[in-house]
Amino acid sequence: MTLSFSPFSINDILTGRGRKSRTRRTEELRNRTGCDGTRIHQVDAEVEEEEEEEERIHPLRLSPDVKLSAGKLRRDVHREEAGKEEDGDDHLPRSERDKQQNNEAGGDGGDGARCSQDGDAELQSGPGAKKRSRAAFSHAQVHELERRFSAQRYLSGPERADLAGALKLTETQVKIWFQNRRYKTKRRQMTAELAACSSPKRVAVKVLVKDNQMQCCYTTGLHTPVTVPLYQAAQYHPYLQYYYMNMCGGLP
DNA sequence: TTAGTCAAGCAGAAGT
DNA sequence: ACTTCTGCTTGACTAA
Repeated sequence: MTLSFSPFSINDILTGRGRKSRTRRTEELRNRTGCDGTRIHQVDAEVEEEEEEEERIHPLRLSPDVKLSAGKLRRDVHREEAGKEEDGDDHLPRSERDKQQNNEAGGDGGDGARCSQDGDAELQSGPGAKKRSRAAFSHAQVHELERRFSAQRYLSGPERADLAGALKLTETQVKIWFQNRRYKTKRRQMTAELAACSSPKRVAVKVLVKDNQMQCCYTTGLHTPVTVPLYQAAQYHPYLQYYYMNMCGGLP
């Protein structure tokens, strides 16, 4: 595999990789996040190596693509199908692949009904009584995804395509993984903050006094509004970082 | 059996 | 119309 484009540039957006347009917000994010696409070439080899190892250790643990595209329980996945579908997927355009994946994964996205219910009803009518399967990414895949996530929380289209290719996942899987990962991080952060709030500590607060009259005071009781500092909020809404940096002169 | 984890589902908002 | 985002839920899987 040879990748000739730079880690990220406007050219990548305009010219390439099946993407017609980007939202301004994501462009900002992409411009901001430095990216090291160079490692992807190494990862390709590493993942292959580790997948082979995993296959030896866990013969039933097929690659996520295979499991997903089959849309079946693992026990229903046969090796022959795996080979066929793996070949076919890669040559489809991205949007087609996504649609196909969504359909095969059991989502219909149409009438607003929960897919699981529809999917089950639909699937149970079939001969195999298929159910939604959950792909389990390999250690190498997760490791690389985590490594990438720690470097940048948002990926551009080309970056996502690269990473997906290197990890042998679909772009949708990488996208969903990052979405879930961001939400997970946020949830944990909120849980931690909630825990911190539920065990109140005594803190020194400044009280404004003018002419022996208190102008403003803060209490540690229930009336204290729970607010998230801007620099923390920027962690969840990265575009706020710009705002914060402009207003406050940088992150603490 | 149950609680936790995680990939993938949905709805709705927003940008182009 | 299309895509990606957040927020939340669902269902499969696993460890206790």
